[in-house]
Amino acid sequence: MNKTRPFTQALDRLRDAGLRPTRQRLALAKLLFEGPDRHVTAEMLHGEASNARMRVSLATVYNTLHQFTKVGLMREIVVDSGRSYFDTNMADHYHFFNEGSKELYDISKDELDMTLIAAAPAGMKVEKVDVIVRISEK
Amino acid sequence: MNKTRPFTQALDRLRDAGLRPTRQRLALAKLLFEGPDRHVTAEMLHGEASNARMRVSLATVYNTLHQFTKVGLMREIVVDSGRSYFDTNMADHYHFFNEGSKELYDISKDELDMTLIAAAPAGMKVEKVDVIVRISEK
DNA sequence: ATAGTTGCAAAAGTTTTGCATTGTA
DNA sequence: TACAATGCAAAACTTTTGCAACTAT
Repeated sequence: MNKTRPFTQALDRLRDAGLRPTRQRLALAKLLFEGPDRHVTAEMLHGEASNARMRVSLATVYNTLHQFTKVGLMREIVVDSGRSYFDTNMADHYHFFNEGSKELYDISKDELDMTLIAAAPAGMKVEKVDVIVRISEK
Repeated sequence: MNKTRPFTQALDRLRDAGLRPTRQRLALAKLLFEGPDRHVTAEMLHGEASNARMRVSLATVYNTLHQFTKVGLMREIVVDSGRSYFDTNMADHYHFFNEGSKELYDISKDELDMTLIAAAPAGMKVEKVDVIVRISEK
């Protein structure tokens, strides 16, 4: 992360991905990609944008998150029916999901060992493997 | 599965679970527990009930599926944001999810090897581990 | 009989479109 | 200037609740 050129950093990410750097898109990219990796819901990101006096509609936040996901800047994580999380960490990894607080935490690839023995059904290929370790207060 | 006493089978399941065998609940239990294991959404089950001339509202189907899940007759599987699947197979197992057709297939415990090395965060215990292998047409 | 239980209409969320507006080449 | 791309209001989903009605004991 290069804190001295934050604007350019977000801008370059958009450029590289072939997305026009519009005002809203750039604002959201700055919130997402400046700083450490993040797990956000559309609602959360929209709230942050509002707090920062950015004018973005919730629908635009959804559209933007999906676009970012499509071009490989983020990945979507489905943990809760009726709520999607988006993760800026594109490394191969897994997740803890706190059922109480609804928070997500990364589990790095070497903290969980997984081998798929079963073959995918005929004519199908494995797109990705999601592992959610659901945790709650002891 | 005892095909010669299907009514009693569903009835017993409800009794054992401590759920009153109401007309709707029993009808849904018959659809779910008579025959092989099933993956259903609320919408799917509601459709089946309608086809079978059963009068049940969609909300009741949701409530019933959640009750069945709570008492351990089913488990909920979150694959798609905005759509929940319920599984009658209570054995420890995992899933293939066909992104195109939105169908779920079981992966038995011995077809996928998984060991969690990371410890759960302090004060937390692992509730369950969901593994979704997402597949699509080659 | 009756009291806890249930079932559903209505409400509350979340997410997705359709199309006027915008911004880029 | 043209015209593809964008951003948002409105619509479309899925899911949850509050309470009248029911029903199993």
